Amino acid sequence: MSQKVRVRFAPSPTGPLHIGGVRTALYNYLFAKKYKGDFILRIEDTDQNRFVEGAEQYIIDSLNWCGIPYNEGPGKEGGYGPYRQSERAHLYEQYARELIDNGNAYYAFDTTDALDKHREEHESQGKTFIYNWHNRLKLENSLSLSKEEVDQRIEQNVPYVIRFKTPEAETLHLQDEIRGSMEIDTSILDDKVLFKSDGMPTYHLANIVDDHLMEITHVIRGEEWLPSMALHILLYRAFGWTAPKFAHLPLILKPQGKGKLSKRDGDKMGFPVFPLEWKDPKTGEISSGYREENYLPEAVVNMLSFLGWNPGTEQEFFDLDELVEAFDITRVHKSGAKFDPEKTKWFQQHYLQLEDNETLAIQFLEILDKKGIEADLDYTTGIVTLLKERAVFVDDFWELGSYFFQAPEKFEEKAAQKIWKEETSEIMESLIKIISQTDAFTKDSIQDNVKSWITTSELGFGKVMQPFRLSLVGAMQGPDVFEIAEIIGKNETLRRLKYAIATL
RNA sequence: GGUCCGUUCGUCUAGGGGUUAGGACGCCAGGUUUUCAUCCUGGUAACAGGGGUUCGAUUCCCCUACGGACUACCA
Repeated sequence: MSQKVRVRFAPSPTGPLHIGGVRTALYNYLFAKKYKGDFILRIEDTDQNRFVEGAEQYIIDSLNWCGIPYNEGPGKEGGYGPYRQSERAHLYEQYARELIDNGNAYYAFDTTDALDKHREEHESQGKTFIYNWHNRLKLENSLSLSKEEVDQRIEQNVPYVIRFKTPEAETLHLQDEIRGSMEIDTSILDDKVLFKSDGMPTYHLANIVDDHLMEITHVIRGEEWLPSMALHILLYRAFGWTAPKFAHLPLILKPQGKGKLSKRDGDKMGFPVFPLEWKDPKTGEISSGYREENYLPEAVVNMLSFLGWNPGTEQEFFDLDELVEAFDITRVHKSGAKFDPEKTKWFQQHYLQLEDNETLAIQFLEILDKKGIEADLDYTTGIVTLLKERAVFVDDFWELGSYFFQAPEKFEEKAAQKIWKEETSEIMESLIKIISQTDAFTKDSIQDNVKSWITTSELGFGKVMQPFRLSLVGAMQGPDVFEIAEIIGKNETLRRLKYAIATL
């Protein structure tokens, strides 16, 4: 590759960035970094009607959270800006006209209503209306009308669009980096609108012009664009430009049922579909995000990278650098992948184990703070260390270890019934004595004392340890009882034992 | 409807003319932990169907079925 690799992620700011969009951005990023190229963010906001407040910032925040920052884009000028199409609006018209001048495009005056009517009529006859060579001469455009008529309409400010004049009956050989070669007959293509009557370009025009001007070498985008590829290739040819290489990514599908993953699926099945939480500025509706659900970005990125791609080895855990190293666009799958929320949790669990204990403790402290509980960082770090291996999310620490901060008031009923027998209270009274006599209150010394007592008194471990645990925790779960005792301290251990005796 | 793309365990996938079709998630069982979880070990389970080509097809070709995308002056 002689030319420097330049790829772009070009979302439309019409709402929060969907997880599929994040994956597209990720693959673009990985590809760019792999070849020491640039990753560009371009905001495609040519549709003024669909603009959503905050969406652009959301996209930027999402990329940053995932750790896949762009080299060039809004706020990061790299010599090819501006990077918002609305700010490049003045650029596109001359290109549309250039196409008219060289016979590759034409003016069309048909109103939306008229076109709708044509479509309806065709449909009622079981046919499909296509605005192309087949019937363009029957419609109102600069191909069917005389030059005088056209000039007159333009002079009178009759609204018009500029359409691409698709060549007839030509077989196009398209090459996709993922799908290989495809053949398309241009006769089935329609004369797409390139320039709208509101003075803005459509996606097709803006996209090609910008990719050319920004010297994009590889277009990596979702499969939904595959049908447009022929038009785009034709446009590059009409301009006399070299087309970049194309790669169309498979879709991300619903976990169950049919179709592509949608916002609704997440709400219904209880997993986020968005990287960050999003509040719709109009409806106020909130969609959950991975960040707010306490997922680590490493987990989300790793999970996403494996949705439609794999390195061909048995390694499954990859950090971003390893991903850059291993990524190979030709190994991306052709078919769509059903999203699996369970696998995301598995990645999350793995990456949580890798986190530093103190870092987790600091985050846990915030959760405690919200519950009105004050705790010491060292104390909390100790608890996190003990509990980490059974946690998937930071907020699991509360569920898993609330008893370190609050003495149990109630005891799990089933366990209490099963474990707390008639003689248990008496045994616990004896345990209290043993514990009171334990001076150096460390898990080892408590364990030594209690165990030797159990052995000499021939009580049996189960009869002591189970109610002991129940007294301290309130349930039959958690780490080593002696360890718990050491952490909560002698006084608290004794207090809990007495409370249990009194209650049960 | 039309055009295009796709199809290996429930899911993500490896593989590729001759394999006991491999791994991971999930699930189930056993072990460890006198608790729970983790962890370890094992198990369950797949080449959509039909025709070719071939000594031999899950792998190559064709058809069918199914799935998906697109079919806007949206991207």
